[in-house]
Amino acid sequence: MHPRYARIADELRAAILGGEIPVGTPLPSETVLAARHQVARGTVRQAVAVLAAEGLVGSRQGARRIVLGRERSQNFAVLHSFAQWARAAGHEVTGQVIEQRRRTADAAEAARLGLAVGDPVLRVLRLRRLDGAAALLERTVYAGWLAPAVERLPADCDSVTQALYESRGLVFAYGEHLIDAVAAGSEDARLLGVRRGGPLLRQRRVTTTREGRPAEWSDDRYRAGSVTFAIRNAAGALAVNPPG
Amino acid sequence: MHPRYARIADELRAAILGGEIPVGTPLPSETVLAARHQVARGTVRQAVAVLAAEGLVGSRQGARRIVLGRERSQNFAVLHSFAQWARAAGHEVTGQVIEQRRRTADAAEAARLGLAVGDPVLRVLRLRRLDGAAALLERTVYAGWLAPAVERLPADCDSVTQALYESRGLVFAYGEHLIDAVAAGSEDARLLGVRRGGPLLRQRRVTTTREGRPAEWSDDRYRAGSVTFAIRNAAGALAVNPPG
DNA sequence: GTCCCTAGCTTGTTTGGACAAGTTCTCTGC
DNA sequence: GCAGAGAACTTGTCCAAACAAGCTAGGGAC
Repeated sequence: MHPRYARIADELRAAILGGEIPVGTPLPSETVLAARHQVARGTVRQAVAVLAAEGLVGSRQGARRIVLGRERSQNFAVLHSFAQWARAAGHEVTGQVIEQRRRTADAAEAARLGLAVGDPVLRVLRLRRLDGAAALLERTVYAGWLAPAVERLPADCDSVTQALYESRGLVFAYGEHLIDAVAAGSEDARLLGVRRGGPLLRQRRVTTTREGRPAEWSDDRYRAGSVTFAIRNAAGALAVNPPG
Repeated sequence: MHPRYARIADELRAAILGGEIPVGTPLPSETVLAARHQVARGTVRQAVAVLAAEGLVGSRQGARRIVLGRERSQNFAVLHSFAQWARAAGHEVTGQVIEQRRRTADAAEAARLGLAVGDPVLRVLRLRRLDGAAALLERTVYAGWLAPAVERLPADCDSVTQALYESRGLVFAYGEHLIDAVAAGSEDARLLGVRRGGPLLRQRRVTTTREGRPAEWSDDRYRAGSVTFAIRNAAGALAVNPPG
């Protein structure tokens, strides 16, 4: 069973998304919500903190909380798994490994993955399609301890994240992401079907397990127009999601 | 005076950034920290929640918290003010208004700013330089009620956000940001000094006051290579900052 | 009618306690 | 030596209460 505050948050979120509490109007006060749900005020505060982190409501000391938006943020899942985001958004995702081989870590890879130079790693080049159209080129380096599990995956595996969770119970819990724009190189242009020198959205990321162990380092390039990152921030609390 | 939990968070952050608690090692337990700082456990939990939102530490029920990184996230300020971020990062920022005129809101602008079609707005085209080099082209639409304050600003105002805060006490508290890559149009190319069709990082944003009133809607285009967005996420809590 | 000021409301901070749920490590039995 | 059962520890959830700090509306003075 979900904890109490999560259920209260769900109920409030549904009310906001459903338009029962319109954008710009104040939420009921914490005291009122606490009485209505028969809980302590602290529990209500946990619930609204969730909504604030999603960017749905804002708050100022002394005044009632205000509804800021009507779009749900999927939080973080997005940045960890392209496939899981795309499916949730109703798109069809396919993937194809183009190249895969073991190597030893160079200085940059070792630093990113917390390894020593020369430690074994697995490099994978993967092309992903969104509704049939080439959308994303992933150049991923997996830490050596992950290599066997990744190599066992089929070449057309749609969701690596999900496959690793199911086969090894592995969860990519934390991540650091660098986002910028770059010109398409010749390989990028050929595989993504764009002009060389044209715009690509680049996301470089390091993903870490729940234990804090770096698992993968990746350079992902999205064809312009295929994906948009959405970030909502509410004075300290942030949420991320890519809308259609 | 900062609240108690903020001071504890500052102290822990300094210890992490200074390397006293190395990456990958566990934080002291909440009970230990509470005893050390002579506060209740709840206060310590608020402090570590701050660090978790910054992406510095992770947590799993039952196990001690783990230090994930050593880079500070500046949270949200970044997304609200280019000038304030750049100055904090040690860069010199200049700005120049290229075009500025009053208009009436079209359908798209009205929807973004919560206005009616035909309501007055102020459109501004602004070029910003980072250490002397053209870095960012801003196409901003201000809601009518903000127009007089914006028009009073000098054409070479470096930080609009700060100027509006000082002159009107206005704070841009909440924001929604869409980030993608686009090809430079002819005006983009000319003003930013890049090739037409070359890559630009685009950030479209709506900024809102503390009261939840939309204040500005902007299409910002960064020259590729001038800026990188950094996002760190820790299973639900997120932070954003653009590093050098 | 307008301006100011206060009373009441609302969120922010903190305490101290209790139990639940998950992890880690030790110690025992094989 | 190794695996499994616990014990001890750690984070997660929840409660009830109190005071601080900031906002808002209404009433009184002018």
